[in-house]
Amino acid sequence: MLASVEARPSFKRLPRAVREQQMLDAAVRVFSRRGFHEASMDEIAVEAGISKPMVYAYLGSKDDLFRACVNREGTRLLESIVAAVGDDLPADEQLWRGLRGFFGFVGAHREGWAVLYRQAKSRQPFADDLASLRARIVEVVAGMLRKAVTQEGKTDAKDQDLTASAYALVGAAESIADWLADHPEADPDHSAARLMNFTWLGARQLLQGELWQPSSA
Amino acid sequence: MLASVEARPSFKRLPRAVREQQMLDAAVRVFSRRGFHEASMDEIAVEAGISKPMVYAYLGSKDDLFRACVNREGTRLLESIVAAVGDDLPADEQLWRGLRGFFGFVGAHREGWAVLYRQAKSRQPFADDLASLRARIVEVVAGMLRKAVTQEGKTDAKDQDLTASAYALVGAAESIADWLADHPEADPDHSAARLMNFTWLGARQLLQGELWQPSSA
Amino acid sequence: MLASVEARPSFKRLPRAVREQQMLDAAVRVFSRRGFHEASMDEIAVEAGISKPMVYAYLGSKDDLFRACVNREGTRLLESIVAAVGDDLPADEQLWRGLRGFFGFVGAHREGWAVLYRQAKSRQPFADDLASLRARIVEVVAGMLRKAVTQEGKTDAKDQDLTASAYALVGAAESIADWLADHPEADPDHSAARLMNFTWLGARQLLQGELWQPSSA
Amino acid sequence: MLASVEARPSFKRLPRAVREQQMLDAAVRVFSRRGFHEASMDEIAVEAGISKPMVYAYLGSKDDLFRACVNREGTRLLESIVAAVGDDLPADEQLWRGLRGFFGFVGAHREGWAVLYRQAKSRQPFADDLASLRARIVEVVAGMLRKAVTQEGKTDAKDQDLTASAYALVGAAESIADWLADHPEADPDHSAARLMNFTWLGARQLLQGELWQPSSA
DNA sequence: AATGAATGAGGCTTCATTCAT
DNA sequence: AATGAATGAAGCCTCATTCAT
Repeated sequence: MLASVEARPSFKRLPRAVREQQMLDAAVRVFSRRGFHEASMDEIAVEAGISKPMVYAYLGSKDDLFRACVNREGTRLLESIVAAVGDDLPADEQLWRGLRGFFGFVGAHREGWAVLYRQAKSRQPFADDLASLRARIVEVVAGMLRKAVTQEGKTDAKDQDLTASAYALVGAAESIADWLADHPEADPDHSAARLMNFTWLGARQLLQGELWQPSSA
Repeated sequence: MLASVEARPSFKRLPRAVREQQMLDAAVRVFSRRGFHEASMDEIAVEAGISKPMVYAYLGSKDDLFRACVNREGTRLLESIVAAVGDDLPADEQLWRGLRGFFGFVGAHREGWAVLYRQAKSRQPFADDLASLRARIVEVVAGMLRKAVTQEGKTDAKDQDLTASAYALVGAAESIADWLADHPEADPDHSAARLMNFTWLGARQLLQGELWQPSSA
Repeated sequence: MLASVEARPSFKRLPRAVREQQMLDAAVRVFSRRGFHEASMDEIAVEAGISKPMVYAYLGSKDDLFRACVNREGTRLLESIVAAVGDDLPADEQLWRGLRGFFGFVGAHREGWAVLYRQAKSRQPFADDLASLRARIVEVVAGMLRKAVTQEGKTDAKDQDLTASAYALVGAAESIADWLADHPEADPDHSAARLMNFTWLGARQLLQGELWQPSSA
Repeated sequence: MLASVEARPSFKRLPRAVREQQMLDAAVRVFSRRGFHEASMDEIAVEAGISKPMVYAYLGSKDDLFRACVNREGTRLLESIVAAVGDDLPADEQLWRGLRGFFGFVGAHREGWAVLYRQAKSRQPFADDLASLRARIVEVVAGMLRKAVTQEGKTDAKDQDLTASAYALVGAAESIADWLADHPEADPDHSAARLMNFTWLGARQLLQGELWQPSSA
């Protein structure tokens, strides 16, 4: 039966789509393990159980391949978050679920995502792909914050402030995710809870108009 | 007079100490511009206006050179923060000054520090140097938080919680610094103020025992 | 026919085994001509009519390559001697044939072996390979001497003396081979005869118990 | 007193002749330790306790320096042998003393000579210096053999045979010296005695017209 | 007399990428 | 559809040698 054929790691004559996924799986592993530059096309081909020319035939150059990895993983992450957030829940609940979704995904793809993410940030051609992913996530978060503000009755919050807050939150989350990726024993939910607390309370105060003021200059 | 001879921008036969700084300056620029692996020793030598063998003679291998960059910049950053914090001020004032010092430094060394920092995080041999720098910063921050707690009259805050909070704060700051390094038009002080607000209020609530609780499992 | 296509000296897309031998041939020539350190991988690649990366792909580093040369030539030499010696002949006849085999081989591979041999002696990692080859040759020679002693009726020759004599003989042969390799006009058989005479008579006397004694301290 | 000044390792303002000897001492050590190519002028300068430009000023290029080493050591060796041989002694006694002189010198300069000798043999420009040294030694040995023949009453020995025998003897001696240089625990006199026995008896037979003849073609 | 500063040249090695089968 | 064979280009590093003081 086909099912069993797909289940065992058959390396011959697979349809293109399947082969491509195998290659991407292998590429993600190798890029994560070594970093972009240290990863060699040779190693990726071996890891995929396929010859190098096939990799070039299917996925193109090393840059193309890496971008494909970033995009596939990025899409999965975004979907993971969106699915977790849900539609009709209170803002804090949504934020909480979103954070859990995010950290859960990173926790489950430690070796995959976080390292891959780190790579992409520093290499120019990929930074753009990443930036657009990030922008979409920020948008989602900003939406939640706007909803929260509305719930609290505040209506004059400036959009720019909301976006800035969302940006800070996402940045903090990424920073913690980075750390999470390096600490296999850490619990993603715990990270989510900590950030939730740390952020939510602060954000609420902030959105309620309370501000810390420097006493000097 | 000799003085004038020394004064004109002579590029030949400089004493070792001077050349080393020139090289480090050049290396920081190139590493920032290209990233560790994409940076070539050739380009660094050209940027420093000197031949490659001199770089090897004075600073050693590419790894050695990079580590020297990380250490020099890291030391400067730390000193920058410590100097800003001051000794006998209220905790919030100290935190505020520390953040301003931090973001001010990053803002002034945009191309230098943040990118260099990004590089070091991912390359194993340097990650250690970076981790120790970070640990020292976290310690400074935790000290401020402890002081804050004492001022607020709370005495039962667990040290572990303080460290965790400090860690999160530093992570958030780094994340924002990353963003700052990529946005030349952004104002460091503004970043400092935002994080100060965002964090201080939240931290205060947190330290006062208030916790956000998920309404569902 | 395909056969004719394969027969013409095509220099492209040869199977690995063939290319490896071509490379080894070239490497032996270049190492012989220049010595280990003065030989460049570039020159070897050119001599082999192939690009450098292929050399690395098939034979590894310069050290690996050199060791492969030493081993291939060493094996050939040993086989050459063993084949010449034969099994059931009087000891002197065997020694004679062995020497002819040895010098014949060296004479036929002048540029190859002897210089290569000189190189290997001085470079640490290869000296071991060489020492083991030499040990096997010494063993063969010692076996012949033992047989000779038995034929002469002497039964009390100490094994250690036999080995020492074999060592000296091999050393002398190597020394003459060295000279032979530098003198293209010299006749290998003549060298064999000279050493045979020089040694055999001396060895016989020695093994019969006759000793030269210094008349003074 | 000058004596004491010269005795302690003073590194300043020494007369040129002394400096040159210091440099040669250092160079011999380093060349022996590393081999010609692996020896760096830097290491030699450091070993000599002097700056590199001084080495170039006094002894010229690396090749010049190496040749100076070979010549100094070669001259010393030759003088050592000639002095040992003496003038009016029986031929066998002279040979014995010559061998003792040779192996004694090598034994006392293990690290110096033998390795240096090995180096010189393989590097073209120096091989000539070495060949001329060798020719002089061979001549000395041939002289002894001629004397021996005369003493034995044989007058028809061909000069070419004498030279050939002398060559073989010298070659064997060098071979053993090589081995000696690598075995610090070996006794030079023992080597001399072994070669003396092995050779003298054989040579005597040979010179008396006795020849080993192959029984087959 | 002596040296710290400086460099041109060259060697080993690796890799992304393509060709011919 | 698939791959073994092949290479141009580039990078790190070292060293003999010289210059300017």
